[in-house]
Amino acid sequence: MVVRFAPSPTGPLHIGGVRTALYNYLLARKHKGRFILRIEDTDQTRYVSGAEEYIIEALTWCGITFDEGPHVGGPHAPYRQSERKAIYAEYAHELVRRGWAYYAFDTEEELEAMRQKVKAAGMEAFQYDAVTRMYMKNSLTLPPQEVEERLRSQPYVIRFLMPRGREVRFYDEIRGWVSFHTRELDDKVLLKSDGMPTYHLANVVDDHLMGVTHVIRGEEWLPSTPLHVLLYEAFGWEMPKFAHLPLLLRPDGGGKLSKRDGDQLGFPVFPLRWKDPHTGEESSGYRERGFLPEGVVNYLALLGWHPAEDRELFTMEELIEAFSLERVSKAGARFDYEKAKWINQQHLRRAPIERLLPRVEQLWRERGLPPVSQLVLARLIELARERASLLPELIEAVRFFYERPALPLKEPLAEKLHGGVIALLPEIEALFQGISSWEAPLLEAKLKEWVKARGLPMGKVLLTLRLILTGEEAGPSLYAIMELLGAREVSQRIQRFQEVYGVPRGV
RNA sequence: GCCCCGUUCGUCUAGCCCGGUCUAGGACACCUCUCUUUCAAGGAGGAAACAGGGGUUCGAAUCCCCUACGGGGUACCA
Repeated sequence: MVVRFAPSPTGPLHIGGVRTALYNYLLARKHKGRFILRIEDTDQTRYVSGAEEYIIEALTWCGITFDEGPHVGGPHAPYRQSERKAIYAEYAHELVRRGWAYYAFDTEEELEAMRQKVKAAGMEAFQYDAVTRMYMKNSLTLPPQEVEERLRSQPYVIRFLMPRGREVRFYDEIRGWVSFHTRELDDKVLLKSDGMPTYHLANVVDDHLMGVTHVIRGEEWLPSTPLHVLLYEAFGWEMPKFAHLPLLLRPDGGGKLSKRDGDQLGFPVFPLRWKDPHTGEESSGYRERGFLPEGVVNYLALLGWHPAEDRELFTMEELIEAFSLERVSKAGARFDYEKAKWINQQHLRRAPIERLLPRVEQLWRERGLPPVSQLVLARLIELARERASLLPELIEAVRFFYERPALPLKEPLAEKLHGGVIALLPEIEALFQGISSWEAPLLEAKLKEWVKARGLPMGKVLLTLRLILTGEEAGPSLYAIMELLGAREVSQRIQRFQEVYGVPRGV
């Protein structure tokens, strides 16, 4: 099995593209096949610098790797279509020789004028097809000498000669048999006047030359598949299998997810942050939001595919094992950011600390927080991961560690302080000072014993202490917090509180 | 407009190919309870769907047709 992912470098890859790449990758790995990256940069007007690098970086981050591609080389190089220009021109001319294509000389303006004319006449949209081509300027209508003359002196395109009266049927691995009548199809341009091929030609030629056996792409290509089928026939090449993936839809149901949606939807549509080189506009990415690549991959896999068993949590290895085209659904899937976060949370809780450490360390540095040892950071992560879905939440959850409470406490919080506990603060301090070792279980035992002896309400005591030590009313276990803070810091925070609240020191 | 694809809880989906086992299963989100010093997490439970209409059949979410709705395509863009 040979599959390929063939993005166009017109900007950052969006999340739907990542899913298409993922499905191709999973299949290639499952069947021990080859996976090719091909850059379809045939539209020079839409080329965006940095896009190719972005695509590779994004997929690498996701753990999607290629066997062949512009970045790794391979037996079918080059892998950028702009560098294969001559190949396509040759095949296009061959099609003309074999009677499957023809030269057309109509200018942009002439075509536009024709469209207007047809529209004005109240007819349906103009199509360059079996009937209209006879009224246009092309090698079918012009005398041979004039064609020769024009070929030498002016720009031209090569158009596919769509056969008349044929039903084109093909089997889609996801949808079953699909058929189109050639009557509905037009004479698509195969080779543009700048000598570059259009998608249709380049795609078919390259898939053939690169030995691609399965074309797995988005559903937006379904309507042009009959043209591709006919191209394989015209060249006399064996056809690959086709599978058209359901589209990723916007959560509000307003069409397919597109690059232009940027952050408008309230969540990123790109895997990595992207800064547009022309407009300077920035779009956020899943990586920067604090997603784990395994979380993104896992969620994306589930959008349009369902395993045989009712399971939702997968590693890449498990996806490779479980994935199959037969279980890909036909209908478009709406993107659900909440669920994406939940999946990420599950991976966050399962990830080995060593995987989390570097990224949390980086965030820690970026925020300019005081340096901590890896050991301490690991413990903080352990404490925080139970209540976080995204990486930055890990740091929010241990704010107590790097930030002393703002005193005096703000009103809704201050009300929750228990006067009785405050009065006894010196006793609590003394209790902690006499402790043999500063560890959570011992702290817990000591405090509980004291609270019991004093006959105080446990909940009130702990909440008050939590407010004094962290300035927050919710968070990780208070004993763990105290242990991490250390005896000195705990004592200092208690004393500072007493100073601010005017409680006399000493008993 | 025309062509193509699709349509099960709010969302992702199982079931559909090979009709009865479906009083339609799971998950996210939501609600209740529980655990707990708190927030989470966990546990238990709840509410929530076969787009509509015709067929076929003893029997249809499952097969056929129509309609509606959604999506895609209709470029010298991919």
